[in-house]
Amino acid sequence: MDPVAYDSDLQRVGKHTIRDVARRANVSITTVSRTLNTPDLVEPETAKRVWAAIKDLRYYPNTQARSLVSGRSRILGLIVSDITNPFFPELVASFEDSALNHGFDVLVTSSNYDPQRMANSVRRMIERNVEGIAVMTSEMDDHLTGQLSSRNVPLVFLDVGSASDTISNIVVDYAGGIQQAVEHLVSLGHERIAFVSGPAGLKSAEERSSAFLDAMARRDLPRGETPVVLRGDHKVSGGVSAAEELLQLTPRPTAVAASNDLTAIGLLRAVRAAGLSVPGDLSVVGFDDIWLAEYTDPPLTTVRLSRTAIAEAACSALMADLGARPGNGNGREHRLSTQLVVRATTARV
Amino acid sequence: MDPVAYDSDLQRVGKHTIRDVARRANVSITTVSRTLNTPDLVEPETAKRVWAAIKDLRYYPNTQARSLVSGRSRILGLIVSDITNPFFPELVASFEDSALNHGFDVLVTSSNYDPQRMANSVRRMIERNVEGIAVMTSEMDDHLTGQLSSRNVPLVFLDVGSASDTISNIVVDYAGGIQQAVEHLVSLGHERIAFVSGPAGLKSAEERSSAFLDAMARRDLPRGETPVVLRGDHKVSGGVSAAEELLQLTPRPTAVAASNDLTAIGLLRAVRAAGLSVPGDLSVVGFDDIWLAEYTDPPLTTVRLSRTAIAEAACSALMADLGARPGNGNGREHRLSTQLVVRATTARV
DNA sequence: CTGTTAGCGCCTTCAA
DNA sequence: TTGAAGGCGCTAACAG
Repeated sequence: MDPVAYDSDLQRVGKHTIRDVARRANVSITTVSRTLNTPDLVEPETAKRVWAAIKDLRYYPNTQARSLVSGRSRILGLIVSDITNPFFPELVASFEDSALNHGFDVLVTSSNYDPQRMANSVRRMIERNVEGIAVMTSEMDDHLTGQLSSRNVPLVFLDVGSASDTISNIVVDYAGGIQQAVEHLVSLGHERIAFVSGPAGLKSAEERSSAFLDAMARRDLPRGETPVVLRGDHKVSGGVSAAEELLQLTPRPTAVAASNDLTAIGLLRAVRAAGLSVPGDLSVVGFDDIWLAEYTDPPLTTVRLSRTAIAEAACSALMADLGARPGNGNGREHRLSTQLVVRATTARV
Repeated sequence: MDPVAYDSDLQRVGKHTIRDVARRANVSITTVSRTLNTPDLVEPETAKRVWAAIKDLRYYPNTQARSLVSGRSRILGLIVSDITNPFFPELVASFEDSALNHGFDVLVTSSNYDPQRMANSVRRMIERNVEGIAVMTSEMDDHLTGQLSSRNVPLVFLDVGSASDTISNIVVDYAGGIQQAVEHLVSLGHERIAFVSGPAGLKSAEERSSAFLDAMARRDLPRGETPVVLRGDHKVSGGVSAAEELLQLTPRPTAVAASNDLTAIGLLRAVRAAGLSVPGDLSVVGFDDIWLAEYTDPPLTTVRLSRTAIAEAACSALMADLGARPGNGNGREHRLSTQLVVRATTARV
């Protein structure tokens, strides 16, 4: 045993165990444990002595030991694609807040769009015995999902996957959001509306694309025209290239909706670079309402998808599925709607 | 013992222990442990059997138990002010990468500029037995620091604190960075240069402020003039208000340096709102080079402070101080320099 | 109300 | 090269 641990100079002393506290308070370790976990079961006077010892020794319970015996790690996993993507920091922050409120710590990892890295994250989370994982990215493959659910680790996905026993799913109403955007433009008199999509293969992006086509189909288009959809990549650069294509079109669209805000920002930039003005020559609508949208020039009209709401929904889904046994019909879908935020990149034709 | 754990349908089976593996491979648990930790000490043939069992059972070692016995959690703590502040996500990502390379997981928390919350973070980290903490915020008070270092938890700070046994410090050369900014402006012919500072009490911000005054003092100012310093808050809004003040000044400065990029962005916005142009009427330099700087309009000239470098320095400092015992003269200062990044918000007078 | 005892899953002497 | 046994710090029966 490390002699330092029993140094009499308490200021300098490092880690103490429940046993040290017990000794100092003249009680058994059980009593110490109980004053910590089930205070009602212990005589107030005794408890007081215990607390004094705890304070004197600067005792902190060892979570590892606690977890080992209780089988509960009180850790939640959170996997995002890339934390430097402005969509995620707020999500991470809110998720941590929610988890904290439930007494959980959070292990955050970025998949960086790399399945290998993703698998590695999952392995580490299993080894750490996380009690649930929020998968806010689409790199998750079925193999991993199966692995996790066979271990009864509750999972919650964003947009992908389908709810089952211990798998919940957060379903964003992209169709509704895109429709809000399109209707807003239509209400301003726009008819030739283009769309800049996200990367191919990203389910949520493809949903937005087809939602756009649907929304447009419900409008009376100018005779013989079909709506233009350009491919973006959900990054600024994709918006820039899309704008360059867009401005070549004749007749040129009078408005464009983007699959996310970064794309819209690229659009703004390229349009201005071409010597045109937003919304004078072209109206632009984004999607997500990232923090930055408020500070573009002009401030971006967009469709808000609340990261706070996503995070909270994810956390409660996990909490709900926590003690779930297979077959109990846990796992649920949580639907999230969007709100149009009108700022200054849209105007009458 | 949970019967499910011994279900013969391995696909559905959840958690297994080292004991299950041992049984299945017909060896003792010691041998299993050894094939995992010290493979050289085990007969290749035996090891093969063990690995097969591990795979069959989808066995994952339990980190809690491992930590408990080894006394090493393989977790690093990272405390940032506010992860939604664009300065931090990159830092977090890089820190996680570095930690991962050293076999550590990371517990990230945001202090949200709240000392109470900070203390709570620290407590959780102690309870989880983190092996080191990177404190990338200034909410840390001496009491917490003392607590941690008396437990021999290596600490690394950004800008604050002074190196000691198990405390390292990352020292950014703000003076050099600000000087780069000022010299750049001077080289473009600017003489009336203003500065928008950060929040009062933030050491790194105050350093930048005084560095600005120093740099200006070294220049020949127009007769009888002293450089203007306005107070900002390191947020966009602070830049906006500062710009409003700034534009009232007579004679009006021809250039302004900001204490960080968000401030500069606020400046850009307000100047444009006032009908003036950047850099035509006013040159602007930022500080940090956040991701966004490249996408402002016009793209922001700024001083780059690499978050990757900070994160890597922080992680290696922690690694270096890991096994440190008091008095061994560990803990070091790591100096970081900055680079001027010239974009389009600065021009000749 | 309090204490004794038996593990949680794993690593690590010590023996064989 | 392998195994048996003890213990990491803590909680949870079970007795008193």
